Amino acid sequence: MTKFTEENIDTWENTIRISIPQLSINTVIFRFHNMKLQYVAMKLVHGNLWFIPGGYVCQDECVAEAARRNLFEQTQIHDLVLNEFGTFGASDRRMNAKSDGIEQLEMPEDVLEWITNRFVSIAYYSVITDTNAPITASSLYSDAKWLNIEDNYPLAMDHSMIVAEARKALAKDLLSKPLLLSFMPEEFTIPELQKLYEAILGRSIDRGNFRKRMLKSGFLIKTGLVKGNSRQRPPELYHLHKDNYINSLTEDVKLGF
Amino acid sequence: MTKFTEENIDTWENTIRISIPQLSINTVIFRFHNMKLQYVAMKLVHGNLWFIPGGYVCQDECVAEAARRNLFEQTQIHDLVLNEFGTFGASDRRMNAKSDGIEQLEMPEDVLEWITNRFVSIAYYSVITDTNAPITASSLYSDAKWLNIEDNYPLAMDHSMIVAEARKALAKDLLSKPLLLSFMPEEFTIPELQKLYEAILGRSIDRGNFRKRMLKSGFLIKTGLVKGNSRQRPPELYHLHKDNYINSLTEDVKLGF
DNA sequence: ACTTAATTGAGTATATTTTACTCAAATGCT
DNA sequence: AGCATTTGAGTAAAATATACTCAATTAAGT
Repeated sequence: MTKFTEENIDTWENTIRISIPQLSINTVIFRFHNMKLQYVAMKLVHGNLWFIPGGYVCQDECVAEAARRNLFEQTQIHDLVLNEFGTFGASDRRMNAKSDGIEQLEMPEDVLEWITNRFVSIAYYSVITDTNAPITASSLYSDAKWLNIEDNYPLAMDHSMIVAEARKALAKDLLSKPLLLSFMPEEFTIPELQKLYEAILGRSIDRGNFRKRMLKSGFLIKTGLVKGNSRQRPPELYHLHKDNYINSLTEDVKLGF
Repeated sequence: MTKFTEENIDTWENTIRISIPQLSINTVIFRFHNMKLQYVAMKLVHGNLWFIPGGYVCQDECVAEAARRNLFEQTQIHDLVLNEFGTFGASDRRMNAKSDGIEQLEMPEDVLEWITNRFVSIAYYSVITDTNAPITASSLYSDAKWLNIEDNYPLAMDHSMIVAEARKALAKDLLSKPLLLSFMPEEFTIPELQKLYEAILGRSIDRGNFRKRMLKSGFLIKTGLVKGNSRQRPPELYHLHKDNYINSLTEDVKLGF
């Protein structure tokens, strides 16, 4: 959506009427693609900075619902992992009408004032399986893109911090939340799985020990097939045993006694 | 503060003028007292339910600052651990004028309407050392009390859930945040320390292994004194070696490879 | 058909940590 | 002095983590 039609204006007038003011949602949408951890970002039509998806909370809607609705609008997917990981509430946390390129959208004064106010944002992360399914940009924005998390794109506002915190939350949740169900495709290899862990943790892992640990945990089932793609020994394909995987997750941190 | 004087009204009129609407802070204030984990709660003058401390965020104030200000008003202590652990945003999350006993406070209509609106609350927990320092109740409320977390007091709104989540957050943060600096007095014994861990984790710990682990971590320094209070072998007193303790904390979760 | 480069699958040996115990030491009370 | 109770110290076995080695498998090159 790049131009403000009358319909858009009506939609926005309606949004600011039914939403809680000064409170927003932001969601870091992750996927694992080509051995890289990626997240969704988009640009304002006239802007240079990247924004992660966001939205507002309706008066009659709980915050988690709002996050889910927002996520559905962008992915068309219903059943997604959605985890809250923090609040971003700096006193000067607002969109900049000039530098962010909002001014040039020529929106009505009341809408402009509403959306450029100071906002406290509740941050979620979400994980989707690597597919070709298109990601829809939020209104205001041009097309959404997948950015590699290791590349440092210029993000707007505090969105760099939000993405960094989301990655930390991913790492913390790796043993307690069923992230693999969303991250991995139906069939995958252990080396691919290791690359995901390494991308999330930001460090390398011993190959043999990783394999041993994963196989011992009991949620990897051999398909009997191999992934023949290169001139090396082809890795074996596995799929997740969902129940065993869920059961292997643990709420409590290891304390050592 | 139990009656609405003119000064109170002015204060409240001012609060709703300068604060972000529909956004609140709640803080679970913990201490370890008589071998029990306790938290601060207070009652409305005409109410039967307990409330944990809360407050609002000024327009020109970041959320963390607001939590800190709010906490200072109640404890008169500046340098406190303050950790955000979640957002509570149910769509029907509001004070009930009748059952919570707000109506009987006879506050101005606009103030009543403001504070009984739907609020999204950002939750923090905080830890203070066990002392005799008085806790001041927020305005609206009568005196603040320390409640044992294991006793199930009737809490207002979703405050039971907030307290439960705070305790989970405590457990998660036990190895990564310097909670002992706030929880423990200058001198303490290892059995006392174990009781704190058990209260936070909600399970018992093997005595010998706990002692071994704590001593090996290197942040417990013998004072040479013992705590002679009963007809058993008196436990030795220790104090925290702050640097060693801070260094022993770790950001990353144990993954096993 | 054999060699080579690259990577996977499997395994081993050692060090470290966790877990489940035992037992002597210290205290106040009888 | 004997008793009940809890602390301090330690040990042995089990489980886990860490650092490796080496054969197996594939496609490309010769």
